[in-house]
This record gives sequence, C-alpha cells and structure tokens, in this order.
Amino acid sequence: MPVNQPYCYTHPHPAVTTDIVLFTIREESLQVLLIQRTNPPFRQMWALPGGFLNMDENLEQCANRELLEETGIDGLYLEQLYTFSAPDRDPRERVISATYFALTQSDTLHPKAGSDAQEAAWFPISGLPDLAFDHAEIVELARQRLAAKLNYSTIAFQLLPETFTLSQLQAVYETILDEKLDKRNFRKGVLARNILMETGDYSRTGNHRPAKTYRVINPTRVEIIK
Amino acid sequence: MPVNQPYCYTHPHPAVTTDIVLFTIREESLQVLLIQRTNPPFRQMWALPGGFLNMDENLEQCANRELLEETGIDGLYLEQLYTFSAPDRDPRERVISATYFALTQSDTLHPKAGSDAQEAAWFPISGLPDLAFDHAEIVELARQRLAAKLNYSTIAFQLLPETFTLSQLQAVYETILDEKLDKRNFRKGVLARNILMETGDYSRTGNHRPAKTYRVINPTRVEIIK
DNA sequence: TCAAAAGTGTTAGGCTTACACCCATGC
DNA sequence: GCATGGGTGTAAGCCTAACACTTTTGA
Repeated sequence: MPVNQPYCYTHPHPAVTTDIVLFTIREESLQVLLIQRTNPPFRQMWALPGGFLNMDENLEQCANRELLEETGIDGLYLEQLYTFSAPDRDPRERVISATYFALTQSDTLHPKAGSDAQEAAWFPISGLPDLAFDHAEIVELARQRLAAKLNYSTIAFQLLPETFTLSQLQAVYETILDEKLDKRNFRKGVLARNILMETGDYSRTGNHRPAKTYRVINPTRVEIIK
Repeated sequence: MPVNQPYCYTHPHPAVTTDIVLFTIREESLQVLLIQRTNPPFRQMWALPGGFLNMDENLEQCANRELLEETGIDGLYLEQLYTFSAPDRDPRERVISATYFALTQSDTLHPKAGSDAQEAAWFPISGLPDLAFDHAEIVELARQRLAAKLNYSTIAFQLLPETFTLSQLQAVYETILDEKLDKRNFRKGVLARNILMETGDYSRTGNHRPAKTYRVINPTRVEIIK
C-alpha cells in the first residue's frame, strides 16, 4: 500500500465536501460569510466555509461541523441547496461538493478564526470579492433560493432575534427582495399567516413611539406555507 | 499498492452514485421505473436505476448514462432532487447518492434489459414493491417535488407526446395531483399561461367530437413560471 | 338516435394592491 | 413642539372557484 495513501479502492473515488452559504443582514444589506484560504489552491482568496466529509457523518452533519470549526457558529438549520460536480471544479483532485445554505442574525455572532487561524468575515452579496473554485456560482444559486423561499416558509425569522418588531421583519424582506414593500399590506399579510404572537413587550429605541414586539409561535420548525 | 485496489488516497473517500426516479403515466396511474437487482446486496429486489460516477463526467451525465445503460432511455431532462448521505445507507461501503428525477411518456418507451440482463419495469407509485437501500424514501421525495412543480413549471408536458389534447393534459394533472379538476377552469388556466399553441389538427379517436390538438410553444426549456 | 367526450361563460367571493393620516415617544 | 418611526382601514380590481348545457362525431 502506498506510503501515506492507506485508503485504497478497486475503482476511483471522488472526494466529497460540503460548502455552506451563510447569510445575514448587516448594515442594511444581505451579507455572506467567507473565509480566507490559507492553503493552495486559491491561497489568500476568499471562499465559502466548508470541508471534507468524514466517514461517520452525513452531509448535513459535515456542514455543521465545518461551520463550527471554521467560524465558531453552531446549531443552525441548514438546508441542502445543490450538489456541484464539474470534473475540473477543484484542481487538486476530483471533488463533489454538496452545498447548504443557512441564515443567522449578525449581531449575536462574531465570526472568528478557526483553529488554523483563517480569517472569517461578512461581505455584502452585491460586493463580493473574487471567490475560489466555483463558489461564486454557489452563492448566486443560494441567493435565488433564499428569495424564492421567503414567502413560502418561515426562514426569514432566522435572521432576527427571538423577539422583533414588524418593522424589523419588513426590513429583512425588503433587503432580501431588494424592493420596498407597503407597510400596511406587509403587516396585514404577515399577521394573516398566524405564525406570530405578540410578546406584550415593546421595543423602546429612539425618539418615537415604541413598537410592539412579536415572536414566532412555533420557532422549532421551518415551515412550508400552503 | 494492494492488488485489485489501485486507487489510493491519503484520506478515506466515499463512493458516489446517482439514482434516477423516472416517472410516467400509464394505465391511468403515475408509475415509476424500477430495475431488478442481479447482484448483492438486495439481490433480486427492485431498485431505482443508477450507478457509480465516473471520474470524467458530472453527476447529471452519470445519471443520463446509467439510464441509457440500464433502460435504453436517452436524452431526458433530468432535475437534481437531493443528495442522500446516511453513513449506513449501503452495506458494502460508504456511498453518497445524488438523486435525479425525470418524466417521460410511456408509450414511446419500452424499458428493456441492459447489457447485464437485468429486468426493468414500470410500477404504479401507489403499489411499489419493497425497494433496495433507501430508495423508497427517494421515490417519496420525488413524488412530492413533482406535485409541487406542476403549476410552476412546464414539466407536465414531458409526459405527453409532442401534440396532445387539453383533456389529455388535464388527465396528467389529475393523475399527479390525485384529484379531479374542473374542466372549464383548467382550460382557462392553462391557456392563460400562453405556453400552448393550437396545431390546427384534430384528434379523432372514438365516437365523439374530435379534439383540438396543441403543442408547447417553446418546448426546449423547462420554464419556471412567475 | 344514442353514447361519449369536446367545448364553452358567468357570477360571487376572496385576495391583492394602492393609498394617507394620526399616535406615542425622546429630545 | 418637532422629528421620528409605529400603527391603522377602505375601496377597486383582479383572480379563483363553482357550476350545466350544447356540439360533434362514430356506431
């Protein structure tokens, strides 16, 4: 058996990785978490967090583990996006990548360097640097899927703290959809879905009328509406 | 290097396969193409067509190739469904499977045994035999996705010949959705989408009034409506 | 002439959209 | 008292859903 290559098969096997597109809303724009590569190929370039699948975990567990290792973020709901498989998408060897996307609130999160001291940072999706591999394509697909799922699911709430105001929620929708929404119609619509309850508390920020705060009635599940 | 195991890596690599859920409508029911396994594991059991990824093809090409080899079916539009990755889903070794689904008309197709003489056959989705691996789960996911996409895409037309009547189209919808639809509303709705044109010909079958036949205006693309 | 499927409009109700002003607070 | 964002209702039009009879053909 070749030295340092103890894993041998009768047929060639590709490597399998996960890559994660983690969105947040920060500074009034939709942003994506990137890490700076410390090793070739694409050394110094920015890339999506992710890494190789272990033999004792499934893809979702792998994505969660890599996110934790590289950014310190734990326990997010991850949704499988697409599996990329162009034969030349990684110059080192054949690599299949199952991609996931997730959402988180930015203000409770300080992306930090992982154990190997890579840098992690948020970038606005409309001003991303050049990305390693086919990661630009992955981000674009994730952005489309996110916008498409907004009104058919409860994913938007993952971008907000446990309690929030309707204006905050509307700002999330407007940022993701990149369009202004009518305040009265937005409130009517979101309340008609019966997924929110008033907390009874008020948000008192700034010199204006306090806003009612709400929470999701069933925060555990990401529901598909209709 | 171990005899008969010439492909060696520094880290363990999973095998990667594709599996395809191919739907048709036959005998007024939604049916799925299965092949009978000739080798262990799950020998003699029915399973989805599929097989191992080659190093010089992407997953979609693999799915198309396997479909051709195992069933003689070529050139279908395949849509990626989900990638399954439970560590124990294949008893032989660690296998990741990217799954695809597709639709075809049944009457132009005679699923035939591939080169290794396996049997291929259609089964109604409501009366499937026990399936090998996690293939029952894959079929169920494909069924859900198919129903969800009916009204947002043009996939339904793949189940029909190039020209067809509105009654035939309605029967496809009713079979997939498993519910009766109102004839006038169905026709109004489908014609309002402006994706059909009259051929000018009529279908003269049986002792009743002939039906106008239609074709899809742009048959090349699977469109997402809206 | 009968059986069988093709073809065709209208109405009511619900949903969506557009739109403007008063309220409560901090400074 | 003024600036700031919070909060509220109505009307028009559009879309959806329910519903039944006439037409054309082959046997």
